[in-house]
Amino acid sequence: MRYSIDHTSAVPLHVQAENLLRQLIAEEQYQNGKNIPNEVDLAEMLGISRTTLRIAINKLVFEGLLIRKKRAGTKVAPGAVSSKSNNWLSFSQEMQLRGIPIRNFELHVSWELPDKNLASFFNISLDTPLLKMQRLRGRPEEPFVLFISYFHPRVGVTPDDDFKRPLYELLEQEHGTIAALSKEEISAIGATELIATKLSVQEGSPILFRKRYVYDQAERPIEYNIGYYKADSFVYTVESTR
Amino acid sequence: MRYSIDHTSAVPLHVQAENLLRQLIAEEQYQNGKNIPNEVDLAEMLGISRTTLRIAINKLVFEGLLIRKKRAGTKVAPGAVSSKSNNWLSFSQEMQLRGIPIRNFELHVSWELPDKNLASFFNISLDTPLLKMQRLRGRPEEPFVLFISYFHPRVGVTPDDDFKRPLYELLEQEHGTIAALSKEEISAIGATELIATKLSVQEGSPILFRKRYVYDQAERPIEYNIGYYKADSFVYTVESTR
DNA sequence: ATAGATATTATGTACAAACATAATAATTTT
DNA sequence: AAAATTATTATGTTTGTACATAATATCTAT
Repeated sequence: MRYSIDHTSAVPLHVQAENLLRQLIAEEQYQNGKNIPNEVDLAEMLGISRTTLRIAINKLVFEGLLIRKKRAGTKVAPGAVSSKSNNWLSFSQEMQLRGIPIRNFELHVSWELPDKNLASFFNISLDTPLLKMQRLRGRPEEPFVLFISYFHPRVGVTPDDDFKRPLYELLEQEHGTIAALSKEEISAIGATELIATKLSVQEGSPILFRKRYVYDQAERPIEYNIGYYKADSFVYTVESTR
Repeated sequence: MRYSIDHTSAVPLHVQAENLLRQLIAEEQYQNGKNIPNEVDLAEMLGISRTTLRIAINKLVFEGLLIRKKRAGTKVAPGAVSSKSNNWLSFSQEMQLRGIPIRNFELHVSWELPDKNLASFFNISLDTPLLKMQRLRGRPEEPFVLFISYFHPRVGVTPDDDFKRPLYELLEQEHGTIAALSKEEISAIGATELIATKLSVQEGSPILFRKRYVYDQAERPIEYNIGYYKADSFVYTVESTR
């Protein structure tokens, strides 16, 4: 067995088991509908009791990552993209494009003073400058999305950062800030003049509008991000289990 | 004790305990930060083992309704409005209205033959009639949403069902079908003529469009539901943790 | 009085052991 | 060959038991 449990560790056995199961879930063989080992065997393999193992499995079932069926066994839920590290973006329900090759262009980074809403969200004064990043995504002849991001000064991003890298990777690796919680609001609006120009559409035409509030593990605000998506170009997908 | 457990019932003890706890949670005294009885006492009061009780408590802790703290005891999470029937909807990220009183009107229920997409989703033949339910939500002078639902024949809903009841409660209590998984797609579109008429807006004006695919625990399709939301009336919120 | 030691309390972790039950597989009977 | 019966398998339920641990309360010695 590649996976094993450390009985001398301070980490509870059921937590260790949970982590191992998350690794299992990420394995290709189990993504394809194959049952994970049965409880009795797995408990024995890991050297823990079935009761303890079940605590771990229960949690993942609650999370919707595993599906149990009497006699049939336990398997990974279809669409459970687990993988603890990648979780965030797929879980954060990133917009999905219809197979069109996209890239970023027209990247603008600058310092800007917050308005009242921003200052309130970031809990800073109105004279504290924030880093603002604005970019268009799509193809130059056919832009799809306009993104605008603001970062809390605490994060420490500057115009010198390489914003061509995946954003949450940049925050994590260069600034040690881990995005742990996000709240999003999605609505439809008519394109304003500015947006119409940027996205090359008619004023008033339908736009999918998304706000995203991002927090770190301590629930401190780290980013405010808004996106304007050209209608019909993007679909937002959400999957939820009871 | 007002609450008690039926040891002869086919309903598992931990499920009964879970339900009792949900009632407890709804009680005013516990909404105000008072600890619920401790595990050992409560288990004895209910006549079940502490282990079994913990299965129930665990689930509610996972749902965020209860908060446990060593030595301090277990109390109801602030803002936990429990109520089992509401659970699913809040979990499924139902659209949120801006504090406007709404009701359903113009309810239409009929049998209809599926198109290719519907037949494929439900995995039925093109000549199997499906129950179609269509309704407007909002105020008669100001409709906000147009919903259209199709149900798999297996579910057993008929035009005689009381569609004024919460839908997932109806499915669960009257037809024993539990909605366990939903996939949603959200996009922005311009209002078609039909939608423009129904929602009293101009043709082409921005509409938030949502498709929802609902499955039972065995991942069998049970409902296909689409919604057209008038722009600016609705915001779709999503919260996700890493 | 106050710092420090000690007891208490309620949750946290973990095990072993049974029996129940649903879904399937294997076998027997018609 | 089809239908009915039986066995098997893996999860589902439940109990009893024991010790660990964190937070608080109580007592004790300075």
